[in-house]
Amino acid sequence: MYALVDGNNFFVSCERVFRPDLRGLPVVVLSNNDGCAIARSNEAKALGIKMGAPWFKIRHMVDTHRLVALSSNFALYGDLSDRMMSLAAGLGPHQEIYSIDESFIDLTGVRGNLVARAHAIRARILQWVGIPCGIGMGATKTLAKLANHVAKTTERTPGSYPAHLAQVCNLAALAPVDLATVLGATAVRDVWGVGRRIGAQLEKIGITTALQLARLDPAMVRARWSVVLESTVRELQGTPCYGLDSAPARSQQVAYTRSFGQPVSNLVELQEAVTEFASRAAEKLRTQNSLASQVLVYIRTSPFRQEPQYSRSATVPLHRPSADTTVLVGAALAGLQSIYRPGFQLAKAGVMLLDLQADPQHQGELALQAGALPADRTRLMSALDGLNQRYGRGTVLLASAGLAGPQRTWTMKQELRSPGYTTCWADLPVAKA
DNA sequence: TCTGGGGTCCTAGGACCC
DNA sequence: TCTGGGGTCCTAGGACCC
Repeated sequence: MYALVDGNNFFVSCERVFRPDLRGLPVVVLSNNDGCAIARSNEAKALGIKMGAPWFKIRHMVDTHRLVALSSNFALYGDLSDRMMSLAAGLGPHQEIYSIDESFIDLTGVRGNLVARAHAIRARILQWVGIPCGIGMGATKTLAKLANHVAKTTERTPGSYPAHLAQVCNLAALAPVDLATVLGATAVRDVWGVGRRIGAQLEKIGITTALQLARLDPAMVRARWSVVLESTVRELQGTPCYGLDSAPARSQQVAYTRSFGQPVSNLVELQEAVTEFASRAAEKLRTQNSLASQVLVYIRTSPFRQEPQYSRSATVPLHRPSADTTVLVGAALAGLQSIYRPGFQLAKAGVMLLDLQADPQHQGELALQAGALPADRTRLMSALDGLNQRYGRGTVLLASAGLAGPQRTWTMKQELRSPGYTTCWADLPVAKA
């Protein structure tokens, strides 16, 4: 038995905590570079704004429909997420933080009225953090996810499901006939694990609802699609295939990729960007006490533009696994040199650190093992991270990153960013008497 | 003018081995 | 003319997730 606690329109809800004037208005939060909408308020959804809608195509609604757009402010969202997660954890003995706005709770052994308990947690999160949540419960993660969808959809558009399932929905408490009704009213594409591609294939053979999917033969599904979709079918039938992952494994790769604010074609600017990206990836790598064995760097033009396309990547193996910024930047720049061709309007670049392993120095093992950084390098990296953490990102960096300034064209656009209300002293909101 | 970023898992096919 | 069977490992690409 699982619950899924999920913040409604999470990024928009975070912005509204400090901007109550935005309640009731159509609001979108934009991706990096203010490229497209990645979160939408209910009012924005009602205007027909789709997930991923390009900003330049919906911008006119600022004048015609009082649409408000904000650049993404991940420092704010991350902080409010932490607060929400710690309250959601009160629902049961184990929690898996699945994404910035969702966590699964294992309800095994929890006694009493689950729906009443969930409503209490939901009210607490709303009052203490200011974020409205939906809570779904079911025998499997897939059913909990579906229940969450029901809880939120019913709240947003009354009448889509029985009214008592709004905000908190426990599918496990429904009689079989009522469960079938709910599954029958849910589109197959709204099932967790069914995306655009498989959704289209299912619809083609007449499977349009979650109920129809749940009634397929798992063996047939495995033969025709894959073991992944088979698990989805079994989970819909109430057989758990996925357990709670409360201590996720160390990640297998670390990436830092960005679109440029403006197209870049010259090598020097690319070297600056790649230095910056590799440095940031290295920082991330050190926070999880990992070493990388390979560095991948890629550059590409914009697939949306009608102009000569270019997309290349290079993977550079390291002599020994490392988390040293200078080593990782050096490898990334060598890779860049090998794939760079002049004459293209490049839109994006990225650095990925691959083939990760645990840093033996942080495992309490002998530092002499292959893979360990020399002690002075480790101290240098710690000092670097400490200074940048204390005095702000970019306080100390490699010279090849170049200096910020108006001549720097590749940095991303964020013209509509809200203040760091909870993460920056200068931006703390002021309470007036 | 202007279209995000960061992940995971599975599968098919090739290289290679005995 | 006729050319096995079983296995591992790696990689690229596809599909999904938020």
